[in-house]
Amino acid sequence: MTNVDTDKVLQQAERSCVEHGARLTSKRKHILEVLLNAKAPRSAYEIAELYRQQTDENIPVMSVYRMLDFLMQNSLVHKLASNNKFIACAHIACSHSHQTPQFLICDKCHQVREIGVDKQLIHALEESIEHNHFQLNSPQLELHGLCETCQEQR
Amino acid sequence: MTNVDTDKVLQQAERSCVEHGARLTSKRKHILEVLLNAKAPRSAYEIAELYRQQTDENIPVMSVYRMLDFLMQNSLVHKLASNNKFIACAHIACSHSHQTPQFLICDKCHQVREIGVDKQLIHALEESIEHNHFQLNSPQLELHGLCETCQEQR
DNA sequence: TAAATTATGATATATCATATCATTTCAATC
DNA sequence: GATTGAAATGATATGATATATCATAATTTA
Ligand SMILES: [Zn+2]
Ligand SMILES: [Zn+2]
Ligand SMILES: [Zn+2]
Ligand SMILES: [Zn+2]
Repeated sequence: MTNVDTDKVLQQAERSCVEHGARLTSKRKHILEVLLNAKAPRSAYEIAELYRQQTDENIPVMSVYRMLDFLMQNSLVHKLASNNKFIACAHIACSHSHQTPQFLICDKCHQVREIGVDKQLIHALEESIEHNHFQLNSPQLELHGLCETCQEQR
Repeated sequence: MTNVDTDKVLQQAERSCVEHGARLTSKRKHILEVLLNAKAPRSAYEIAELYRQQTDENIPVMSVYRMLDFLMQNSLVHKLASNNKFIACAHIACSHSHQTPQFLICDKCHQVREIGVDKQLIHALEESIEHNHFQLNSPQLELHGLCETCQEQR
């Protein structure tokens, strides 16, 4: 069920892991593949189910959580805090190092777009925060609304 | 255990509900009071437990969820999506109508500050989003980091 | 090969949230 | 003041998300 794009991304993921001395095992790779094939973010339990369907192999949800942790540590997967779901990074194939991700989440079709918010804007936000004597960690923004397609369907 | 401030806020909450034809029942008021007394956001289950401690009365968690829904609809309480906890609005006593709230969440002591991010900044963010042909719903930002006190303790 | 490390499995349990139906409370109308 | 309808709350069950812990398997290193 893999398409060329997915394969390319997986290859790049592998390279990136090798560079960092991280082991992208076949199971971890399959988890990433499930997310790459998914049209929208998935929960750990959904991922386990998709894994079963796509590989005919059972996988404990607990293992899924651990593998997701691994993938997140290596910036291959992100977690959306606002709905407790996981999504493959949209920038695996780009070689640039990963910034804090920003997400546009469609509340109708649930598709997510990982964007790069203007750096100056993020910087301005950080400055504004500093006025409150607050030290920002990593400003992952999760912005909810309607995607282009769903706007038109209204 | 109520202090003067809490009482004032509760009175204002009552006025605000009357204005909107919403019924701030005594139980709902107690839930709000629990959150006003709390030093940090609380989960629905924690709120139920605090309610028991502070009123010597049992309350089903399901009722807590419903009352929280009511309080949120009336902008008296906010939910933090990033940790599934609830917090009393910091602006109940101010009479101005409520904007989309923004939060600074300390990852060490868990205290939360509800801030007003510069309107121009939010506007710029919205414009930047529109370039992606995305229609923002309500940009509640939850920003994680370290509060002033916890920065010093490092 | 042996030992150490890392990855995965298995089981239990904690935590967060919703669905549904029953009962109580309250306010409006008669 | 009783009747009635709507809103609020209670009770029970269950679903959904997540972590803790100990056991086993695979891989790396010596
Ligand atoms: Zn990414
Ligand atoms: Zn959409
Ligand atoms: Zn508020
Ligand atoms: Zn702090």
